[in-house]
Amino acid sequence: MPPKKSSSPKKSAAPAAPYTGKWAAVLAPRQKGEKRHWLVKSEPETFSFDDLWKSPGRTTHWHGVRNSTARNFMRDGMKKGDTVFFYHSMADPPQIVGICEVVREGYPDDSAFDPGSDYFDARSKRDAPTWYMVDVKATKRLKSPVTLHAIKQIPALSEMALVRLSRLSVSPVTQAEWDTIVEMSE
DNA sequence: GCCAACGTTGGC
DNA sequence: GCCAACGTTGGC
Repeated sequence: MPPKKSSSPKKSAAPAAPYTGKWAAVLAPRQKGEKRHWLVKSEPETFSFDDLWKSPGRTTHWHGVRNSTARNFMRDGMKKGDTVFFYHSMADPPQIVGICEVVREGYPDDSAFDPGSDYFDARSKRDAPTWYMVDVKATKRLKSPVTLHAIKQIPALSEMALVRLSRLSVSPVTQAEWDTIVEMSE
């Protein structure tokens, strides 16, 4: 359903400034059929790749992200069919353990509307959601997980968002980075 | 609009 | 447990 017409200018939940700088390209319009790549982090004690693998349809809602840059990647960047590395943070060792696919594009994170949820955020309204999520489906467990340590050894991966924006729970991965890491995992 | 204080992430 | 790197908040 298209948004209701309003007499007042539409107030967007997005930050006023468009996301600029190095990562703006990953939110830019795409060529038809272009696929992009991402990385999501999860603490295995909270939700591991195995947990996802055992979930119905090997699929989950990537809810609870409360950082606006990560939100923008989910709301505006991630498209159906994009591939996603699943990274274990706060793990020993921290590493990429699996591959997922985006199966549903950005939609409002309803955990923000639930006062009973750990992720409740009173500022997020149903008619103007602050927070978004995507659905991802696990497609492959890496034969050999790729550790953060190993990634840091590779000059070609030194500009990875995972390394540069180290606290972001959702980040873009370039085609070259994707290929390099997939190769390392085989 | 500045910036100090505070909170969170996450590697080590 | 420590602390660096940031994002957010709020006083002014």
